[in-house]
Amino acid sequence: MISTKGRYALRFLVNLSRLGKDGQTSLKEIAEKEEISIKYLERIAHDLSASGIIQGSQGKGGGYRLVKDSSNLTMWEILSAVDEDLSPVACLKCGESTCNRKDKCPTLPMWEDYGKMTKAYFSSITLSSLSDSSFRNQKNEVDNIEYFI
Amino acid sequence: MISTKGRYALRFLVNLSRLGKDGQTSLKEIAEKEEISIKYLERIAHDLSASGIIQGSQGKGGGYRLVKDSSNLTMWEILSAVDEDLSPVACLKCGESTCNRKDKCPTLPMWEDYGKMTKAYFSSITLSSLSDSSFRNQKNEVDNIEYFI
DNA sequence: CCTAATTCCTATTTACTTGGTAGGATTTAG
DNA sequence: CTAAATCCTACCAAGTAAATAGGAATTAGG
Repeated sequence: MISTKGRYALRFLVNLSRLGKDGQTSLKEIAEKEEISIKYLERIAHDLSASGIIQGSQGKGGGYRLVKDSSNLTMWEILSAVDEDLSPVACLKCGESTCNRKDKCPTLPMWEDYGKMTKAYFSSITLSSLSDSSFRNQKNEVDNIEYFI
Repeated sequence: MISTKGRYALRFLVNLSRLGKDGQTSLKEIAEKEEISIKYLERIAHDLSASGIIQGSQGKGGGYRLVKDSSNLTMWEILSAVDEDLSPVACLKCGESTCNRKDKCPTLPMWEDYGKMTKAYFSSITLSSLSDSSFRNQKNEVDNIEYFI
């Protein structure tokens, strides 16, 4: 499941990108608007900054601005920046010592494919498509599937 | 992330289905073969039984057998049986009080679509296709995507 | 009837991860 | 100099997942 960290990061970035090119804002503003603890947002901003997605400027009047062009910044990049690992199963975690059943495991190929699919999906969505609601309005292929169990 | 419960359930069921129609086996056997604690397997078997996927018979010589035809039993059914909720984000959890940002949340449609996609994917894979390795051998569309981060 | 093997049932423990907090150090505009 | 901001490191709390414990109920077979 996608963590709240990932969700908060997205909400933060949507706000940033709506400011337009070179727009800058402080955490305080966003924290209040989005009702997220400023201390928690700090940690998230740090991760995003470490990944080169945003850049902070210190001191009075400082804040964060988007480094990458939002039409070129994918969900996958964003979610990867704040969440350690997006593998669907523990067996595929980065650095996990490979399971000794690997070669004959009947389920592994499925998890791998699912992971690839997930990556492809989130790589296909850019921040700008969320920010300007074009995603919301587009008719999606999967719309005919009933989701709730 | 898919829980170990889900993964164990699958391994359990693959074993069961390989026994063929009306095949039956005890938890002890599978626990030893798969190196899973028998007590933990018990809980998993209980869930699967409650969902009508398997059926147990008590007493000496008892065990579990598959109720549904494995070519008609999907991954989605199995994973749903043992995992509470397969929603990608907390906002979509069954019974979650709906968020008051719901109508204007820019990210919600994406999570919904992702959830639908996940359901569609796991609904398209049957237990038999895993058991007989046909899944492993089939060339998949997503194979050209590099998965690891 | 007795025993061994099995599922069934309920509760508990343990370990890990997530979400969030605390307290300050550093930087900079005005 | 001060206020407002990012930056940094550590810690805490709560929830959840994973696993264990101990036995009750059931049944085949001797």
